[in-house]
Amino acid sequence: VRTHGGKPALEVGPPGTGLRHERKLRTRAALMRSALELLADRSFGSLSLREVARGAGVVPTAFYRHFESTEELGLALIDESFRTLRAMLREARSEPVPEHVIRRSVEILVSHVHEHRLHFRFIVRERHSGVAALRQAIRAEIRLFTSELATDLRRFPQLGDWSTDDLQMMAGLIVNTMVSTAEAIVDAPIDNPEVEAEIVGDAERQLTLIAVGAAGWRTSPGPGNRAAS
Amino acid sequence: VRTHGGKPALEVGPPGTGLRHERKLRTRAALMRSALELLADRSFGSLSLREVARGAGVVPTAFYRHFESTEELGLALIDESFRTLRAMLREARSEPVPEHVIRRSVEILVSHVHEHRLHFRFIVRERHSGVAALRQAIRAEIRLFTSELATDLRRFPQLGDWSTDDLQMMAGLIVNTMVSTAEAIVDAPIDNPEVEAEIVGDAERQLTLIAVGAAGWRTSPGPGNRAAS
DNA sequence: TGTACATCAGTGAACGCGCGTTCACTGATGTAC
DNA sequence: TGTACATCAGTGAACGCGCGTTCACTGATGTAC
Repeated sequence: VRTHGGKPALEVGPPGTGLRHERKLRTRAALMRSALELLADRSFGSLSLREVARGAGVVPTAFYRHFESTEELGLALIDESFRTLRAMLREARSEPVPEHVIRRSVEILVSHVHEHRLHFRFIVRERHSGVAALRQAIRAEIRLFTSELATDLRRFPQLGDWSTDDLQMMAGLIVNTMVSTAEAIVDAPIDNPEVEAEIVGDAERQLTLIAVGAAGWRTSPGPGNRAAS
Repeated sequence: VRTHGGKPALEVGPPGTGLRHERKLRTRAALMRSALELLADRSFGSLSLREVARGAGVVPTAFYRHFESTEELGLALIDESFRTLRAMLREARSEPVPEHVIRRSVEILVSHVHEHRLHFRFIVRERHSGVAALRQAIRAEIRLFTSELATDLRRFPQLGDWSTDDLQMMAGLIVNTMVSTAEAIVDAPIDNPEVEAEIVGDAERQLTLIAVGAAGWRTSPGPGNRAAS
């Protein structure tokens, strides 16, 4: 390599521009899309590199230009999926009318599941299944959501004086309910408004039941036995 | 075949006895055990017939003497697992002291998860993952549990006048919470009493919160808006 | 701007391997008499 | 009880196939001057 004195030799275009790089990104996206579509009715552990490449219209060895292994692709899919989920939560959080918070939250969940069905299906599938690295990544993200929700809950006047522990417990219950709802919608037959309306109705009433429980917490179950009757 | 007049020709031992049949059952059990152990850290979709046979100490072709396919073995595993679960529920139901019903139910769940960890892991893994036939079989069983729980709930004096719909909704919330608890225990590191105590404590408090909500249902949230505030 | 060289995304042949499934078989167990 | 035959759980060889991974390559794009 010849260097020319102090010349910084930085005529180089910033990485991330240029025709070649742009095409590479497009192929990478095609690989991820291909995997996501194959995962619609299979688990990640049964996915093969060759299938994914085939689905992306690329030769198997080209896969290695983008990912070191299928596991790395799986982690990239988790990142992508949770970017979607975080956008969803931001939207849910911006809703300022407390009386509608339950109805609105479920509505937002449902519309996001519809818009990103493959992402949700992937997450739901891999949450307990197969590859340990994916499972742990997903669990960490969901735990993060739960903590954020606990923080949000504290802003409700009724819950202002709750212990952090109790808020985490309640947030866990809400997240479980939301996750189960998402699972139900993802597993439900596509475009069946009746089944879906029932799922949505159940979710809303379950969350309402939880809210009612929260209102009565510490006072209703009687003194001294608020942790497990 | 020579038949001898009206002679019933039934010196045949009843099927299910005899040395040969008994050995066959033992091999079948070994195949199921082998599969269950392999599934401890993998999903069913990635299981191979040859692995299962190897684990059972038998040649691959012997597999076909017992199951037509790995899917059939999967369904047999689901049957076996839910036989365990039903025994658990029967035990939980026989507990006659209503004040302890939550603590006792969680205790029973935890001890059964410990005793049948592989069964629970298998069910949790396959509930959303991979093979459609297994997924549907598991979903049907869980739906059955929910309905049975709804029936049981009606016996509580406070819930006697609830609509079937509301009881189903509440049962769904309880089952979700129990399933999430089982998932958490199955995923938790083995023999870590602190982590487990936290999971158990959360579950008990979540169920208590639900019970408190049920006590305030219809009355607490105010007239006319009990379905989703 | 034009030329010579470097980079690198995608190619295609080749490999050894474990897979599911078929088939004819073996020999212990079961049954008929 | 003893003998001859039937059953059938488990065997072992063989097949064609898709897999992950290696390697040397090609040719369009990018860079230096």
